[in-house]
Amino acid sequence: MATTTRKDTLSRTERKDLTRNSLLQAALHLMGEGRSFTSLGIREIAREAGMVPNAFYRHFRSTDDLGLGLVEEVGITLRRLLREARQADVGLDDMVHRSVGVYHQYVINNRLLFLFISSERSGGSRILRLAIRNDVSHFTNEMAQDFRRLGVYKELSTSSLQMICGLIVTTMLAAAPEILDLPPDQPLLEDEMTENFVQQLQVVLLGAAQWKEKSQREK
Amino acid sequence: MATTTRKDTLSRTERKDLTRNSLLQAALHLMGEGRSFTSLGIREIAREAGMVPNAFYRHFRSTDDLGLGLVEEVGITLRRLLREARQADVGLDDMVHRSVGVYHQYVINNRLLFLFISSERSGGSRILRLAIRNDVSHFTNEMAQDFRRLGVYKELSTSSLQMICGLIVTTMLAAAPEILDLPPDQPLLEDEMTENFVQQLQVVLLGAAQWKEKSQREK
DNA sequence: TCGAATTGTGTACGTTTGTACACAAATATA
DNA sequence: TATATTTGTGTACAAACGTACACAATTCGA
Repeated sequence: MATTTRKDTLSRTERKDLTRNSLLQAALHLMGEGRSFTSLGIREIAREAGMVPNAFYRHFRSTDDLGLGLVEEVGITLRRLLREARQADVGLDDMVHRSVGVYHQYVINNRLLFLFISSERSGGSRILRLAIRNDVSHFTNEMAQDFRRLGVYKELSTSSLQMICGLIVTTMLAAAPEILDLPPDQPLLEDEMTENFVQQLQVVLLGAAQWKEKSQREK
Repeated sequence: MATTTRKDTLSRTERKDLTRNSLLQAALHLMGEGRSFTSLGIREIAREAGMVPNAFYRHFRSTDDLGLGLVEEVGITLRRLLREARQADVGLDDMVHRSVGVYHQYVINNRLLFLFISSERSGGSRILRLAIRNDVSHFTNEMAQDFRRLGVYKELSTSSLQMICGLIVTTMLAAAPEILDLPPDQPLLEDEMTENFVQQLQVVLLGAAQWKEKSQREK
């Protein structure tokens, strides 16, 4: 009771954030039952959150607006996690390993959120698509920066580095929906796919190393 | 007039195929105007095709069913095109080059169809998702087979070859929606993205060659 | 402490949707 | 040629939708 989580001791903005969150969660929960975000309606989400249709408008202007909220959430937390994973002063291999682990864990822990991101990345509403793509390129840039900072791939031009980080991010993103679509009672399949996915990343890193040499040969 | 395209000389099944096609085209056309396939309704599609709502049911049981028709169409034609591109007896580099060209051309020529595939690959209806994923793994397998036939990457195990072809296909698929989302009056940007995409494929191929050696080292 | 602003409720209206049924016209089959 | 099937039309209806407006309850700032 020492905590400030008692309902009648919350400020107005805290309460608002709470119901706002329950709307976000309601949308995710509906997606978890097989519905696709694009097909969700205002009434449906409000009903799932246990409120009257109109209350929705007190928090979001439209379903797209709610979607932007979801995108923001995953962007902020995932970026922070990956930044932390790359912060540790270790070699490249370890860094990649840690990053993949963090990413994998996040995808599993936030299943519905990532399911949403995967579907809306190239589907549905243009606004959401662009917002997600923006986040993705943000990721790519940060990764390229960290590669520079760590001093790996020193010989690569900035544009080459960006190109390679884009390939890495693409590969990571493509892996998620396939893992998420697996029946949850098949840990064997999941391990297999994860292994496959890690190997793909290793191929890309090997190729990146080769690319460096090739670029030098051209000179 | 010597052709059999005159309306009053068509058999019933031919006529049916014609209107069926007009439904498929209507769905694509609606997507071209920014609507997403998942949000399309039976009435909407029928209206766009210039027929009464109920006529839809004479051809498809649901919008998902129509979606399966679209998936089938792109699967058949694209697979044929890529098979032909790999048929020519040339080296690996030429083959990759031709395949990318054919793929790029197809994506551009069938803009709406591919926009549909990209959005539904990880979004919307589970049935469509699985159908598309099935086609994609079909592609991957055929590519691996052709690599074997051409004698490249001889030292790779079958599973490694599959893993690498999966990476290639993933990269190709990821490139499409970004190209398609560009404003159509910016050929410079498009060329830039295509160049970027080709480089990514080259990185993967370089990595694949390295992977072979690494696998040998482990023995 | 009091007026103003905010948050959520209740009700209501016009559209659009999926789908059912009966029917007309055209075509295939016997 | 006569009959049966198929393809598309017309009408209809219940359900769900987005959104508007007036209202109650609470909380904030002066």
